Parts: sequence; structure tokens; C-alpha cells
Amino acid sequence: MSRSTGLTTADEIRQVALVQFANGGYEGTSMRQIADGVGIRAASLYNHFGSKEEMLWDLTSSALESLTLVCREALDELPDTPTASERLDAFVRAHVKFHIENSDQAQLVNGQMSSLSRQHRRQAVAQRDKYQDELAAILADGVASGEFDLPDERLVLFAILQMGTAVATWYRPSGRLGVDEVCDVYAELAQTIATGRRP
Amino acid sequence: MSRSTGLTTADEIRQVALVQFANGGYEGTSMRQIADGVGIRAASLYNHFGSKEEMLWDLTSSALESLTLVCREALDELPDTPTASERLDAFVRAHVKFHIENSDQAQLVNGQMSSLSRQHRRQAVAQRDKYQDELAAILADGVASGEFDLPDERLVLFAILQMGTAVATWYRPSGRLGVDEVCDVYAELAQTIATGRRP
DNA sequence: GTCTATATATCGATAGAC
DNA sequence: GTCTATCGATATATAGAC
Repeated sequence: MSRSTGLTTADEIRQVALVQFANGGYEGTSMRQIADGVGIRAASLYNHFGSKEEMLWDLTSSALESLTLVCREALDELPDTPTASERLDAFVRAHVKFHIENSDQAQLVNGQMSSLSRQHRRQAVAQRDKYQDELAAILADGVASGEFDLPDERLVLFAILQMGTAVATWYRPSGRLGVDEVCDVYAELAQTIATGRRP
Repeated sequence: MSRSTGLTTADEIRQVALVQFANGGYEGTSMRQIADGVGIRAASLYNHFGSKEEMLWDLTSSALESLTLVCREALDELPDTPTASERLDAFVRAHVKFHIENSDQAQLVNGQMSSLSRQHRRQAVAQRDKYQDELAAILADGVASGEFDLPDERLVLFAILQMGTAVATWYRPSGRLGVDEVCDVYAELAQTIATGRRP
């Protein structure tokens, strides 16, 4: 290990490829560019990943797993029998926080999934749908309990998800607002949309 | 003109390239693929566009112009001295309608602008910012008049724009809702966010 | 304005020495 | 597990005949 980080070479490759795929796009990034970023030759990448597409799948799959995990953890940390509003608040904060703090993973999932193979894309879409179902269940429960009043359940689902997803494209740590402040605003917007009034 | 459409060859190229850039990405689309779609050889494309990047710039620029135009027209058609709420309603409807009916142009602007040259990207960003400023002005006026009550002016701007932008990625004509129904819902959501209560 | 032919560069991926 | 060398395919773009 002559390259001074504590990471394995495979993890170094993941780190570099994630940034380059997210910023330059999968098709716009060459194996040689990735290898340059790691400090090895392109041929050596194939000792760690079978193909370029396998690298994209590895990164996409783990990004989706991380996103699902942090949002589920946020819900699990709620006190017993939380209201739908409390669950919505926790979910949106976790969703937005992830998209701020892991913007490369977020942009990969949002922009590069079409470059996956048919089979991997199918799996990724299923994984993403399962994530969205968590929020869909919260909205449905809130409607059933009378807490929420939605013009359209499916469109509100998309609206809340996409508001938060887009944060990954514009948030800069040097900007006007900190992470928690942005999460506060989006949590409030989600409540407003779901209940029809400010929380 | 042996290829049976009323379009010039340049416009046929624009039509094909727009679809392929929007779906497969700029870097993922080759000049040969575009030429195949038109029914000519790749070399012939250079009789109409100086380079591949020039094609992307042509398409990006005209997409941004169209978007700006339809939203400005929607505002111009309002009766004299409209309220901020009326202007917000008109803007959001036009924004969402454009993203449904011109989803390829919308996805090009949203996903492929990073493939433009430095100079063209600078121009495109400026053009997009000018468009966003139209909504920003509506929100600012509504705050000044007391019609709107926003947790954060800039974040609400992004939230409203991105809700509508994302429609281009999921709307299908064969789906559950028609164009006007989707516009209705998003116009209502925007009012809810801006005023703090259902319209 | 389209064609064939080609220039030049780079792509993902493999073989085999070390 | 990294390296050099290279394969075969394909990329953007140009030259010049028709």
C-alpha cells in the first residue's frame, strides 16, 4: 500500500469513480480517467471490478441502500406510535440531509441509472420504488387518520420527494444556509403540503 | 427532399438529436446514431452543424427560449394588475405544461447542460437564471403585499420550480391524469406553499 | 448537400511479464 | 495486484468526388 490512505484500492476506486460518474456522467467518464484519479493504470482496475458497468452498479446499489437505511433509521428512532406528521417530519429531514451530505451518490442515482444494464436497472428501479413506498405509506396513513388532506396522493408523493432530491444539485456548504436550516424549511414545506396549513 | 417530411434536414437532425440526447445523454449518443435516425451518413451532419457540441448548444438554447416564452406569454395574458397569487398560478401552470408537453427539451436542459463548452454553459446558466428570476419576482411581490408567507424565499423558489421540473421525468400520456389535471394539482400545491393554506 | 474514404484519437477490455 | 503492450471497435471530424 504505497498510496498513503487507509482505504483498500477497491474503495479508492469507488471513491474516485463516484465523483467522476456523478459530475461527468457515466458515458462521459473513461476508465483511464478513473485510473488517473486513483494513481494506477487503467488495466489494473479490472483486478477489482469486472467491467465499467459493474462499477456503476456497485456504486448505484450501495447508494440506494444507504439512502433507504438512513431514512428507516430516522423512523425507527421516533417514540412509540408516532403520528403521521411526526413520521413525515423525520422522513423528510433524513431525505434532505442525505441529499446534502451525499450529493454525489444522490446525483448518481438520479442521473446515471439509465446507463445500467437492463437487469441492473430493473433491480435499481425496484430498490428505489421500495424506498418511495415508505413515504407513500406515511401519506396514506395520514390520509386515513385525517391528519393529511392531499389534492392527489401520488403527485404529493412525487412533489415531496423531488423537492428534497433537487437539493443535491444546488446545495453548497459555503452557502447561506446550514444543513439543519435547509432540513427545517423542507420539513415545514412538506407539512404544509400534506396538511394544507403551516405546522 | 426525398425523405417525405416537410422539415428541412437541419430540423430533422434537431428532432432526432433532441430525443437521443435527452434519453441516452449527450456523451452516450454518437453522431452515427443521430445520422442513422435521420437516414443520412454521419459526415453529412457537418453540412448543417459545425460540431456535435454546436448541436447541443442549438437545442439547449432554443429549449430555454421556448420555456421562457411560454411562461412570459401566460403572464401577459392575465387581466390588468393581477395579484401575486394569480401570477403564481399562471406561471406554475405554464411551467408544468411545458415540462409535460416538451419533456425531451426539459430533460435536455436539466441533464445535459454540463456537456456544453464553458462559454455556452455560461450563457445557458444565465438564460436559466433569467427564467427563474420571473418566479422570484412573483414571490417577492407576494411577500411585499402580504399575500405570501414564505419560510425562505429562495428555498421556496427552488421547491416550486423543481416540483414542476420533475414532472418531465415521470409523466406519461397513458397515465392516470391528463395534462390539465396535473397542472391543477401543482398550481394548488404552489399556492399552498406560498400562502401557508389551501387556496 | 450527400456520399465514400480516411485521419487521428480514444474507447473498454485482455494477455502475459514481473 | 500492478505493469506494458496491444487488440478491435468506435469516436469526432475532414477531404474530395459526384
